[in-house]
Amino acid sequence: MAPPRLGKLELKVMEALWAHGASSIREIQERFPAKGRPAYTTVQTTIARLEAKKAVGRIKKIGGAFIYDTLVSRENAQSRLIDDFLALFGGRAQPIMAHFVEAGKLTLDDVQQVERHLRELAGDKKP
Amino acid sequence: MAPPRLGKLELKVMEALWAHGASSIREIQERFPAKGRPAYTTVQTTIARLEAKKAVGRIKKIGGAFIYDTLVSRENAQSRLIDDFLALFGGRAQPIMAHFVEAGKLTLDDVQQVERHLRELAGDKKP
DNA sequence: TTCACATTACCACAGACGTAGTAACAGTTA
DNA sequence: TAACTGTTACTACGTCTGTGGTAATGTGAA
Repeated sequence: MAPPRLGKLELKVMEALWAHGASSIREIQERFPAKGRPAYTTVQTTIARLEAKKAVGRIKKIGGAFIYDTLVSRENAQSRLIDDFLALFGGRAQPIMAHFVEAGKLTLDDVQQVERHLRELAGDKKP
Repeated sequence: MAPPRLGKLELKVMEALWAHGASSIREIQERFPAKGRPAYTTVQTTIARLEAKKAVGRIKKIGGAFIYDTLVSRENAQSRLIDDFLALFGGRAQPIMAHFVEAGKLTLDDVQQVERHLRELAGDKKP
């Protein structure tokens, strides 16, 4: 099953769960930086939507509160995000890389690391 | 002025203009692959919204029809797109690169090209 | 000049998301 | 047990975007 598409806030909520593990809504909400923190009920609604998308699930109940955890891995969720994005560029990653360089988002180190990564994968065929 | 945020269809319309130059709505519409081609009025609405965003403008009128052209460059529009996207990853490009490699979207050539690009930029300081 | 047709102008609607309020309910405590 | 507090459940609303219909209008042809 393809990982669901996630909105910006939805992603932040997922991030909170990936980073800290199963949590209650209150815990998730309080993890947002005080400035600009969404209302409790906003997080609640977001969780409900993530539930509908099978992105999170209720793990257990503590006191009156449900504890939620992610049902999709960060990797899978990000894949979906990246693939959707890539599609906007006709599936070509090169121009995106170029932009990153231009914008100073990639260092030479970063690129060399990617290159090593690439050689490893290629090398897997005949080691 | 920051380039406007563009939706998927909006981007495709822009693409049609970047690729073929100033065009009428009819021309833009007919450039979509027959299969899945949006209705004429859909393109019309999209153009109207792009106009509101100052992404395109009316260049002239031929017969009864307006001719539109882009007001932002492909580079600028794509920058906006990429920056927004990057923000979802906390501004770090490296994990995105890694995904591209993993998904086979980047060849060794691509990466080496980027690396050259990067060296050029760095070299500009003391050639 | 008149009429048909393309084009514009305007409107409507649905789905996704961010945002949040209110009501109902359950758990703890005095 | 009765009140208080936190949590859930439900509802609402605005914006953005994709989608397309209908009415009005302007242009060129007959």
